[in-house]
Amino acid sequence: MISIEFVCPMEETYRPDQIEAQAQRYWEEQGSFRVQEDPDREPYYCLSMFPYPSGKLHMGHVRNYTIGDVISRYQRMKGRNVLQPMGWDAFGLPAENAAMQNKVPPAQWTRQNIAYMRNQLKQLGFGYDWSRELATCDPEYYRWEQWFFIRLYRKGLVYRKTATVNWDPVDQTVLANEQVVDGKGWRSGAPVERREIPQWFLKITAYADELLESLDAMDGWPDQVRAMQRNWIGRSEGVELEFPVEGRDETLTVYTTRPDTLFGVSYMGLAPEHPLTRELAADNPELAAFVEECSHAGVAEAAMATMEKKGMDTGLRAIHPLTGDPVPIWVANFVLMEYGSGAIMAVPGHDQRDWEFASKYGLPILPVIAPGEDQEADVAAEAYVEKGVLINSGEYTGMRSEQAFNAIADRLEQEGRGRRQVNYRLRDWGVSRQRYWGAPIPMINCPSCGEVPVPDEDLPVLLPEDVAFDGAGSPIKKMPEWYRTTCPSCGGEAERETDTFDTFMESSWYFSRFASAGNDSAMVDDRADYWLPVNQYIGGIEHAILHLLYARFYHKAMRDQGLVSSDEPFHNLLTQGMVLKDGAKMSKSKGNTVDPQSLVERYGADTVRLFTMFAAPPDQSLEWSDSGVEGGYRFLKRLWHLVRSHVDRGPAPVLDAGALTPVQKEVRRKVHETIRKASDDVGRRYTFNTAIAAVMELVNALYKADEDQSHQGRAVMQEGLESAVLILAPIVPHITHTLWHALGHAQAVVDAAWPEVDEDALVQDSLKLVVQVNGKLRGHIQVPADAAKDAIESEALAEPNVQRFIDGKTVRKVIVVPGRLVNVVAS
RNA sequence: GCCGGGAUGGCGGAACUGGUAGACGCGCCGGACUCAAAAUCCGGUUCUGGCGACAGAGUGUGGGUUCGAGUCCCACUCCCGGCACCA
Repeated sequence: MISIEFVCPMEETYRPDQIEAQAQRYWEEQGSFRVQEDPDREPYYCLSMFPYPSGKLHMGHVRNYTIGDVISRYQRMKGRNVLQPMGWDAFGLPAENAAMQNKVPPAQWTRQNIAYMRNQLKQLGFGYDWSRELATCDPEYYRWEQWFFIRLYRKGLVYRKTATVNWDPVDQTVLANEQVVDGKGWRSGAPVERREIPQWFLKITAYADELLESLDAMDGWPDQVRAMQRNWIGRSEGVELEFPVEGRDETLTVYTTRPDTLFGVSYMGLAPEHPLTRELAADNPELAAFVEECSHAGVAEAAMATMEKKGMDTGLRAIHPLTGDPVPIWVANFVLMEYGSGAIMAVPGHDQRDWEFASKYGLPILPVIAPGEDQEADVAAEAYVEKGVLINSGEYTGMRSEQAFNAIADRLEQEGRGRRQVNYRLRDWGVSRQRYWGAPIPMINCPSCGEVPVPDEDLPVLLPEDVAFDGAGSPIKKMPEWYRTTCPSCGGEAERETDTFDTFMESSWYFSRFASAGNDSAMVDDRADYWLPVNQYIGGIEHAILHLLYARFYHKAMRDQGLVSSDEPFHNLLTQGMVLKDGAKMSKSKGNTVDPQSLVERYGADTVRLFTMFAAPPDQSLEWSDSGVEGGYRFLKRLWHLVRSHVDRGPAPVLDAGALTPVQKEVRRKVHETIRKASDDVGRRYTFNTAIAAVMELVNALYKADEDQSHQGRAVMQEGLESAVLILAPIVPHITHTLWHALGHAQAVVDAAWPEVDEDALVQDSLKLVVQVNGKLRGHIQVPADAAKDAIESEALAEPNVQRFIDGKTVRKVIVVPGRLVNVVAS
């Protein structure tokens, strides 16, 4: 039923600048997006990954936030109490770089950027609850992070150990991996060195099992992301065993997932930083030189994995735990000190990396696994890495790998020389950064008491913001007035930790803080449990592992502290693809960026939103196209003119579905087909591009129906236009705000309900079926919707073109797929 | 190197559960309107052959399963994301 409440005159031309300002003013004045916890309403928490305030929005942001806004506005139309917050991931390296370049303190630069970008977000019409806005560089935010770190410390989930960093010997500073270019410091150009320094770690590995197991039930996440996280955690079952070192009172502990290949060990590998390596290098200049050479490699895993494998024989030998044979001990540059024990047993016959190393240095390659019984093991060209049947393995020869795994593990355990062990590839989370622009780590180093947490009443440990920044090290490391303090425990002289937190710390819990906005006496409160877990989280695929894994861990740690009650923070995850221009990721260095600001000024926010939603489904990469934007603008103008020509003729009559002509019925069927498709595309599939395409088809059909000025023709038009406007409302909220009023509604479209499908409008009396002969399309037939299979078959066989192709052949089979096609198999 | 993903007309993409390949948009071609142009509207547009009805080929490459494969399986090529201090 259509009821006309009032008629709102429309401008002749579509003027986005005017109507967008109007709609935004309306939302602001009405407080449309300010939400409150209401136990009687179903909450929906829609969250887009908050941005780093780099200066101005880029297209990746626009895409991300449009997706989030479309989902939020759709859920609101479906009656949910929607929270969509926004804030700023405000600490990080770029502010320090900008500070050096422009001589502006990082805090000032960051806050200017936030002000500018907030305004841009408002111009794009995103429906955020700005009353919950936060910036992670605000002490009111990071004080709770410091507070929580101390809780974790007291629980034994924080510890200190040395870890490797990139050291720039000229700038005398630690470099991020990003700042190492071809093994050299980006500013100084000096070859980077590996250096070991003490750092703080969070014991994420204590949650490894839970982080892994929960993934199975997280069906709101893409399989792709879950697979990446599973591999990252890398649970493996293996054996830890000891190799005594010949002539020394010490053993090398190694971990292997393949104890069945133990008889194939032909050498041992030691990390260059291994204590035994260091000891030997002390009086072996050649080895010392090799270790020194290794210290110039980067610390990134990719660099480690692609570098040339090199090694050096130490001259020492280990004793094989089963055969008693001596095995040479080598130092190898690809053995990582930070992973496992820093030593490996090498089985070149059955591990490709060991094989390459052995081939290079002429070490024996012993086959000990054959693919099957009575089969040869060929390890001449490459390692055989599959499981199989043991050969050349003493009493274990002839066993299957699985059987041998257990037999050998049992024996090592009985003899006390090894034990079964579950291992993880996941390493503990190093949270120390030797940088200025981050949250200070709230610890104090006392010469007599050691490490002492800052007492709660002294939080936050404030980061001084008025600093001169020259890039050669963090300013707070040179401010004794800041780091000199007294020990909370003994009252003696002590020093503050001058390292700051990894910025992943801030982004690991901001979503909980949005739900408890403004609380100055607690990190989070009851409101968090009303909103959490986040119903829909949206962000770039590049965050698939680190950010999302850290946030999951942090959330579980907060749960165990009694702060939240959910096990996982993000129920559904949408990972959006990149925005490309000319096939490459947009970047300043490539000079292929598109500035959203100038596009908004030229076409309006709706056009920019429409194009980014139309050009590709959210999880695929999006190729930018200026003429595609133009096309989006053209469509909005087309919609505007159709609505205008309709409303100019006055209010539409009431629809009487029983009184329609066949043509009107067909138009109305299109209207409800569109509602059905768009509801599925927007509500379930998140393929906004196909929903928009469906509305474009509808608008094209309505243009053709515009000649029909009969009463029922106009009533169908009214229904069609209202449906198009409602479906588009989440995507282009400004133009639909105006059009909805123009179509006679007093209520704003932002508060309207999503349209419903009228099933009766979808009914068809006859269907068009495809007819194939041997799988090739040969014709079409029109059959009654309730036609029997036999009738369809004979109709299909009678089709003239089908006759041509089965002439002289025998029909072997006729396959009828109801409602779709008929395939005649003839030969 | 390891892990994950992708490849469809001139371009972005559609085809959701194995059932009409190319929806929708861009671009291009033609027409209408106009003194003219822009804007707008209407029509055409995978390639090859044919006036046409139609026919043949066709979804990165090579094989396979099936009545039927863009979709499933095997092997490969190229491109993209992540690899723990970019965020």
